[in-house]
Amino acid sequence: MKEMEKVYDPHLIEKKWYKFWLEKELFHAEINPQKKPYTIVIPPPNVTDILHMGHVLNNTLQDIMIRFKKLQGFETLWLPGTDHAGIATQNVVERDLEKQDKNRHDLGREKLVELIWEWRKTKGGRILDQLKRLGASCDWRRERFTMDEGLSSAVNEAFISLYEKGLIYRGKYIINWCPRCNTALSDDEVEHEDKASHLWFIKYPLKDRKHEYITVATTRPETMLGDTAVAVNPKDPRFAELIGQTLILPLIEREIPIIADDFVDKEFGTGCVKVTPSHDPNDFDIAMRHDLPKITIIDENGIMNENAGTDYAGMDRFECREKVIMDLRERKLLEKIEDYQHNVGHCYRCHTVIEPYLSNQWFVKMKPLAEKAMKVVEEGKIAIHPPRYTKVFFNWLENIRDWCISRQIWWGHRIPVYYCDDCGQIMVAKNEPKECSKCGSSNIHQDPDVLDTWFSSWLWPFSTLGWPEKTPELEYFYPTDLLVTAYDILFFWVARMIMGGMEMMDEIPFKAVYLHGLVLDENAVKMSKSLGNSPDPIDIMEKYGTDALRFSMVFNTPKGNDVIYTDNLIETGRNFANKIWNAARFALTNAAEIDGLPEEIEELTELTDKWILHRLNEVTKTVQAAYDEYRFLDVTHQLYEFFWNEYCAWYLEIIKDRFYKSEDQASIRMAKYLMLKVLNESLKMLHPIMPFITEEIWQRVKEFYPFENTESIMISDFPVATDKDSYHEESEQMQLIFKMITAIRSIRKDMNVSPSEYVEIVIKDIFPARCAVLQDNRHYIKVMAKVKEIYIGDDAVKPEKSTTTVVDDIEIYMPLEGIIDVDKERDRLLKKLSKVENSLIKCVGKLKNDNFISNAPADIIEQEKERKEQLENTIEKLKANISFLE
RNA sequence: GGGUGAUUAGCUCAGCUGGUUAGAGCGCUACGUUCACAUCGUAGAGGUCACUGGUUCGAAUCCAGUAUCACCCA
Repeated sequence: MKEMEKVYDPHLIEKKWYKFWLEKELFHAEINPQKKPYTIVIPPPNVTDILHMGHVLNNTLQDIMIRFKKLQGFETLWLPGTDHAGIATQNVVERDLEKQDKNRHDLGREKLVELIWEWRKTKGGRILDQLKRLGASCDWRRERFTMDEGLSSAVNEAFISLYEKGLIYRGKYIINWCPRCNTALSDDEVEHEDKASHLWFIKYPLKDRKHEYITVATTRPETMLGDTAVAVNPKDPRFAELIGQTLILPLIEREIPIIADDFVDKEFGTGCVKVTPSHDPNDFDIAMRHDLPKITIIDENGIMNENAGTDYAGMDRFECREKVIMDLRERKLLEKIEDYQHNVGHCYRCHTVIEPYLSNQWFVKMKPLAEKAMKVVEEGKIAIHPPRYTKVFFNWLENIRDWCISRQIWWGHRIPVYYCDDCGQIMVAKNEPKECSKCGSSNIHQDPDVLDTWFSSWLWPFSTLGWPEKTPELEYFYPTDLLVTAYDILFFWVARMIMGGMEMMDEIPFKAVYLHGLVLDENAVKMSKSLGNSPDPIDIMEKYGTDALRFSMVFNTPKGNDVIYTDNLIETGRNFANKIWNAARFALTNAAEIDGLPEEIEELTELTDKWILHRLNEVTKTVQAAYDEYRFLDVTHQLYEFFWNEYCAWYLEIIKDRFYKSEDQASIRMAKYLMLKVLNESLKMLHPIMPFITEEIWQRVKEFYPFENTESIMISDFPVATDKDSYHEESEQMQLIFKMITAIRSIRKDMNVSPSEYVEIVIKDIFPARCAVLQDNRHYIKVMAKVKEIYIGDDAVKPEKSTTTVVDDIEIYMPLEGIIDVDKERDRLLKKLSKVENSLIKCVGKLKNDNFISNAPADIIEQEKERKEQLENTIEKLKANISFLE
């Protein structure tokens, strides 16, 4: 066997095994009718992305499920890829252009798109290589990109079919406009932020009553230049007689009417609302109802245009606000200013303040799609984990609004709509028509806009498998099994994929959704590029190892909740990896020195062997269930506890005695067999979480444990627990022995007995059966508690000058060489006594309660009675020993 | 304004369908360099489970309300 270093060093090992897995094509999935498929499509990162902690969590969880299912014998496909991220990617390349003092218009559309493809080829998709570093078992041969030919064709197909069903329409509406990106955004691409601002109260004079005016309150005074009315609530008696009157809009001196509309909230501000149809969605709706003119005063760059009047045209919108306020004040038309908190929308890509903007855009009608999506979740066809997000999902879908899908950028899927320049005919088609379908003209141009990137993402689960072609892959792998993503894109993506799947495939896109939390920094602030509070995961992997990172993330991530990252969190994983390494080092070294393994488990003689087998079976059961239910935190905690505190701390320690001192070869072989069995099965259960170290050790275990015949742990088999409750009783007996050992160690410590010194122990237990168990297994106590002589019996007598402890109702005496500190001893026992007495009071209280006796289940009452007896015995013994000290 | 959640040890969090002596990791204290591991071992300290009511024989767990915080939507 190759020598194992004293400390686990992940560096070489990780690269070696990833290469090995790739070479053996273990990540590749093929259509295999013999096996059941298990499919996950990756949430495609942006081509511009580099790996951050959120990706680490997200992809670790996916890899865990894929590896777990692979171990269970499924044909697993984890389909990777990236998304073209329209705005973000174009931004990156445009910034490069800026450095050369150029803009996209200098280049023109074709050149720019060419340049972006070039960027994508050379610099894009770096994150996929970083995922390899993380150990991701993606089928790289099936990598997809949302701008691939196939996926582009899927986008066209989807657009056309929705258009033909009447679910896509074009119209002039107020949309969210980013003046910096120069494009429309959908509602959920806008991030709202509470900002301290003001409410400005502005006087609008009445035309026919000199010196009379009404006051409106606004958060955006500059938009008054585009006002075309003032609205009041029809039920508001204060203004009833003013309805129909005409106002003179200050600064612009335009005549505008006072109208009545139910939308107006009587309580807000003055109860009079200025109406700016071109720059506010609510005002737009009012204008539609009252047929008001719509005057656009801000252009697509956020600059005031000629409609704003000569004083303001050409000014930036925020600069203009200042001037409008100044001018109003000068004319004594500014009544007052109040502090006001309001929610300002920002572009999620560049954080510029969004401008509600009136323009021609394409929309998807969402109501009919949302209904289908709600139905499949309602019926349980798609399970959302954790389930509480189901409510959030419904709440959003019930209030859904139409989806603006056109973007005024060049990088993306161009809208498959063509216009006839002569007759205005609109044609929707996969390829550019030669002539107008109405007038036959050949003067045709395509819509210049591209589609929202999410318009291709929502097709991802099936477009990546070949749709709209009817491919065998689609037939075999679809619907996918699980989607893993952070809860923050539940609406952006998850909900839309369900709609897309139902609409295009008439089938759910995945059977389950697992939503995890976000990664926060040590101050519980969301990590972000702009704050610079996100460590580079590659550095962490470099420093601690990939398995350590993966394990620690999962070990500390509550289901569906956020995880707070600190470096010392990763130490847990690193230390655990080292523990596994060293346990293996011990096991393999000892395995090498002993000849032969038993063929199978023969009759077990050692209690500790029965115990560890029982525990292994129990842990296998709970771990498997935890994986099945996506309780990854439980998986890691169970395995950590079992491996460290049971296998290493007890089992390995106990069998050392057999290895070094026993003459019984059969017993030694059995210990060796079990030592390797538990190690082997632990490795398999840990493999989905810590793929590298488990592979490295498993390959070594294989040499001694000839029951494995695959070339990688990845494709071995997940341990199977038996249902029969074997060795349950023996396991309880072993627990008692452990308790005795711990108690002895504890009094040794209390009495300052040197750790290397062997002591004598006398144990008095009046129950014959239990006493026999202690008798039969005294060798464990001797070895583990450093005991040279031990007497166990119901006739045991407390030796002179000895210290005492009572465990359950068993007395343990430890004779001491010197003089006992009587006071200290008494304090110790009194403290213990008071604890036990308190427990007894509670216990007796319950049993005295008639209601308890008549209502509680029999086994609970029985349990309580037994407990009472034991507590009483314990108290009696403690008291006797205390009085002995008097 | 609407919605969803959180409040358990110094810190970060487990605790599933009500019955435990309420757990873990990190941190802390004491002791220990024994032949797998000091990225370790052994022992230990530390909690009126936010608050107030209710349901129940029995509540950290179920219900209602209060307070504080967080996130999402408008």
